[in-house]
Amino acid sequence: MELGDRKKSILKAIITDYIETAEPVGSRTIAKKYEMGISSATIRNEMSDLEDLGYLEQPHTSSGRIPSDKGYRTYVNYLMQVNYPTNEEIELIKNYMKFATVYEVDKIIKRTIKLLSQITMYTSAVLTPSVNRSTVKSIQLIRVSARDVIAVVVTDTGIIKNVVIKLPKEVSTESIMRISNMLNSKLYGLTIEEIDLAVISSIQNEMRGYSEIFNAILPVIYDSLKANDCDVYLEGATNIFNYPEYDDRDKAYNFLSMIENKDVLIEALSSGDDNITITIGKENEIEEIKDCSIIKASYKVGGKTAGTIGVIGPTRMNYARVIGIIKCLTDILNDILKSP
Amino acid sequence: MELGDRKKSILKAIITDYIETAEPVGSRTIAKKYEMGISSATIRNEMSDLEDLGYLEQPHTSSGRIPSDKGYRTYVNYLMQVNYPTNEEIELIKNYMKFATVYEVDKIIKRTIKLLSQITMYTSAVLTPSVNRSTVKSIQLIRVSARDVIAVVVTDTGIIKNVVIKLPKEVSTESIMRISNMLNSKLYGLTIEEIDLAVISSIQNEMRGYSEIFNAILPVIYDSLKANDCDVYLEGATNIFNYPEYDDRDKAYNFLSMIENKDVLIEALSSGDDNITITIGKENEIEEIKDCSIIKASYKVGGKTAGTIGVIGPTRMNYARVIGIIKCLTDILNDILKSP
DNA sequence: ATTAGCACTCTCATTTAATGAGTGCTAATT
DNA sequence: AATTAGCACTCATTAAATGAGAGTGCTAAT
Repeated sequence: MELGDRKKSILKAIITDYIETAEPVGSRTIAKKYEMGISSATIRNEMSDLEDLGYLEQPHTSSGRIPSDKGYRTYVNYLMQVNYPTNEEIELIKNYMKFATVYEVDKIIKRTIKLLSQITMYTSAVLTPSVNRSTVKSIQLIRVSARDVIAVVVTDTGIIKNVVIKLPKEVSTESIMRISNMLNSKLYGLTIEEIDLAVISSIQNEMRGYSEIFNAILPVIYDSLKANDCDVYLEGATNIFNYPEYDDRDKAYNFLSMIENKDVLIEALSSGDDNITITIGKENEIEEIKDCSIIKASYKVGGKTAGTIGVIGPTRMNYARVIGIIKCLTDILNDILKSP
Repeated sequence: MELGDRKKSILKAIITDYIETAEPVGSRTIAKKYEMGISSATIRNEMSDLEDLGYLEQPHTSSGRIPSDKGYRTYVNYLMQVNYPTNEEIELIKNYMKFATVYEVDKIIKRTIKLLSQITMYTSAVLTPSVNRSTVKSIQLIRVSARDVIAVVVTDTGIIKNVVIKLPKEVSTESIMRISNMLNSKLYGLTIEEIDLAVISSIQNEMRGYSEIFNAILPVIYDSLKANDCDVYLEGATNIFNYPEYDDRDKAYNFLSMIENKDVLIEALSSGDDNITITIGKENEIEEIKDCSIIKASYKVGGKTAGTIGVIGPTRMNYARVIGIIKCLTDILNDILKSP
């Protein structure tokens, strides 16, 4: 269904205005504020058409119109122009990010979403890469005390994972080192998913003398890597109080409960493809966020797609601005994290 | 200023009622609901006295009375009886906690505060132990790639810290191991605060051959340990929506903003002594939480005082119940974490 | 095809009045 | 001297009434 040019520009004006004011937009506002060259009555007729076509909604008879999810979708796909940060702003962002004297993926990313929530004024989140689909870059055992061992697993996606293991009996540093070396050489380059019975028994074969210790260690590491697959961090949850859609106590409560629930967030942020993904209102499959929009993009570590950063807020979101900022931020982030 | 018995029991009744109902309490309510054996007129006079003495406040003339901070303080110190969980409840709690197949202080504690927020229905938080005042139980370097090294520091308070170090030039596994062993033997048993110039130059002396690498490594580790001294985790922030004091949008916003600010939380939770510390309303030095109460207790790892867990909520808190639960939970927690 | 004009609708803020819980005071009672 | 009944008064809360304002939809004129 192709819209005429006039309908398009009216729709664009309405959405622009609504994003700015959060008030239902009336025909007279459009006629006065935006130079349309036609009277409010004509706009009224067009608006009526746009409503019939599903691009607009009326909260109640004789109020202005607000965009529907379909309206926003059209706006995002065809009408708006992405609003990129200026060069000066980009410099500021880069400076803020460059602090990273220490190369720690975790910290850099947390800092990124903090910035993201601050400049967008929405809630931002990051989904850390799935451990399962990362490959092992290094796995080493550290003997902390007679019966305590920590396995430190580093993945190509920059995750460092500590697995604490309590051994059934005392073990020498020697033995630990031998097992450690063996594990490292055998598991290097594999994803967690690829570690199967064949791999394990191959290691066990070469470790006959240590089978008891070995059997105490491997399952724990394996379970731990499998279990806590990925993680989310949040920033700026209270930013929603800036927006009148959350003046209603229950709305605010629902939003905050939703983001307090990690499972929901993980689902909401995952499966963003390489580029920017925008999900508007009911397009979202998750019940709890059917009145929110999410803008998310994946970032890369060492050139490999790792996790996802995103912004979540009301469907009346400043798409043009947020998209610009996220694009800019992921570019900078990818650059910082590109070194292998 | 000693209160008479009758004043005491009236004060207790008022506070009990107010904690339950969140409504200003009137003299008639007390006379009817609590068997006082005196008329509402008499209670009225006593209440007037209690207000003059500062134990009660009146939101406006001709409304019931609500407790002042001083009133709550008296209630907590002299009037209430701590309400411990029943044996069955304790068993449930223990079962929930016992899941810990893996001995990881971090996870166990996060699980504890999750439980704490769920059964108290308030917001709970944990302050992890100060790294500075913990002693090094193990420090080891792991070579991840030619120029990447990770230092894994384990403290007696159960903290595992990973410090990522990018070396200026390629270094052999041999060298790393030698430095690692040296660091471990020299720093073992010291607190971070105790690591001073004397210690560092003593190590440098024995590591003449590696001074370049060594100088690249040590400052990074040192800074990292110093910098991020302690951390807080939160659970159940949205629980405040259960309480009418946060029906007001601004109140809720203030509370949630406060909680989102880690510095405030750290300050609020620190310096709890060994036992349970209760801070009521304006007793709190921090501006942002002058209308909240905090109940906190420190927990021990391996017998040594480590971090603090706490509950934060409105001054109209169910002190008797929360104190009982926190006492019970720290006991269980200390028991789980007592093994060295 | 467009627009001016007008009746109609619905929300929101304000006013008004009624209700009710609770106090404080005084005078009577124990 | 302490307690209590009784009553006038205060203040918050609620519901109903009112009016202004923004906006639409329709009709007739351009």
